[in-house]
Amino acid sequence: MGERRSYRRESEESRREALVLAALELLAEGGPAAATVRSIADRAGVTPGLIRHYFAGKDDLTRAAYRHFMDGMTAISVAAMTAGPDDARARLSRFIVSSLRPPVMDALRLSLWSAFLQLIRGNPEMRAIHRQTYHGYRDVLEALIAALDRPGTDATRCRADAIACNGVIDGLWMEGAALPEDFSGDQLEQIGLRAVGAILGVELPIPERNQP
Amino acid sequence: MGERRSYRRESEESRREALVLAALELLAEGGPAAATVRSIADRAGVTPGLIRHYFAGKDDLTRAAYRHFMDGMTAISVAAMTAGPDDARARLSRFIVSSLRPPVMDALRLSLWSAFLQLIRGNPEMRAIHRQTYHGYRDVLEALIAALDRPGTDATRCRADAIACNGVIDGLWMEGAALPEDFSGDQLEQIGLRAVGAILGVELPIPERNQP
DNA sequence: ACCGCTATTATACGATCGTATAACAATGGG
DNA sequence: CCCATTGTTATACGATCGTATAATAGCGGT
Repeated sequence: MGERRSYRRESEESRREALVLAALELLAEGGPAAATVRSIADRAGVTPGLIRHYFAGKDDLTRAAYRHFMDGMTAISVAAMTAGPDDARARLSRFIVSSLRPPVMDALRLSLWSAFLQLIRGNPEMRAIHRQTYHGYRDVLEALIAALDRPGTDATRCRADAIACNGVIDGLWMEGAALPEDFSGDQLEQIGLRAVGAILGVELPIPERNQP
Repeated sequence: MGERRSYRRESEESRREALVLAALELLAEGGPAAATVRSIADRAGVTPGLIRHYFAGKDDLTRAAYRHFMDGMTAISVAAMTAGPDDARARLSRFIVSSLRPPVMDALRLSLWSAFLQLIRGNPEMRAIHRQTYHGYRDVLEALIAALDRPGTDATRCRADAIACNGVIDGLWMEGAALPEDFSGDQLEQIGLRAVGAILGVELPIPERNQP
């Protein structure tokens, strides 16, 4: 009696992306409790069964969503670093600043990030993804630091400096995203630039805003 | 046929505390998914029905648990700063280092903290508590920085430095808690001390370990 | 134009969730 | 010593979760 709903066949790629994006939206909005297979499928415009056609299970979809999210974060900063004059200090400045302003420094992103953070405990695969993306981001930072060509600094020192600078950026990102109204305009960007500059012993230029 | 299990009547206070502690443990260990009414009651040594005898519902218990957790965190920070010789740099060092080693830098704590962080979205009361505790922590740090008596630094500069140092500490704490096996021994402590020292332009002494 | 393939839907199943309610028993007062 | 109180257990209920399986329909090949 009930009419079977019509549908269009689509590529595996687009379906997987739609499901991943739906999962990310729901996770950000309402946390893990809101991201059920039914709600995810509903938002993606499909029925729940399709999830298991493209993913081994809900955990598999969650992992894919986490990887997509983290890769997107670093991709934004890498893109910001790449676009612009090829000066070592300027590139580092752009990389830092892009992490301390929207769309990276965003309340929804923080909520999403914290939701995933809870999943890495006791889940070795999620933990591996976290480690990969963390090291990926830090390696970019370390390469930028090494490119500064500071006298008397070896590889070990560069690694330690990258860890410290990564800490500053992460911490400021977290605080700015959690309490946006507590910091004015580009305050956190400036603080971040000066802090990283102090740690590295260099003067970091303030990048021009390409989106005023 | 089934024997009814024996029990002892206990005070409301001890029961509530036992339930709150059980909820915190499970929440930290396995996230919200693991903190079910049944598992909480089981760990607290009671049966699930008793939860609704002392709390209006699971949400009520969860709120009580978070409140307890935040109170404990601030208590640890205050204690860590107070104990020790009354030297400005030494006090700052102890404050930093205590945040970058167990029991503060701990995977369970990070998991709990991220779970809490997620609740501040769209919840003004939780948001207010978060702001309160964040500013409380930062104000302590700012006071320690101001006590350094650095030449040529005004209040505005101290505020900015406190924000930056808070960022370093938070970021390193987060990374060390999330990936404990990626950092050896006191590596993060040393990095944290040098980073904060560089930002503030002072040399920070390495505190003696009181628990070898 | 038809047919096979499979993407997609529909339905069902067992587990577990939070909650409600009734039965029981430990404890203190008389 | 017994009774009333109520802390505590036991059981049940409806909802919803993730998953499994069968039925259907869109689409490309011929």
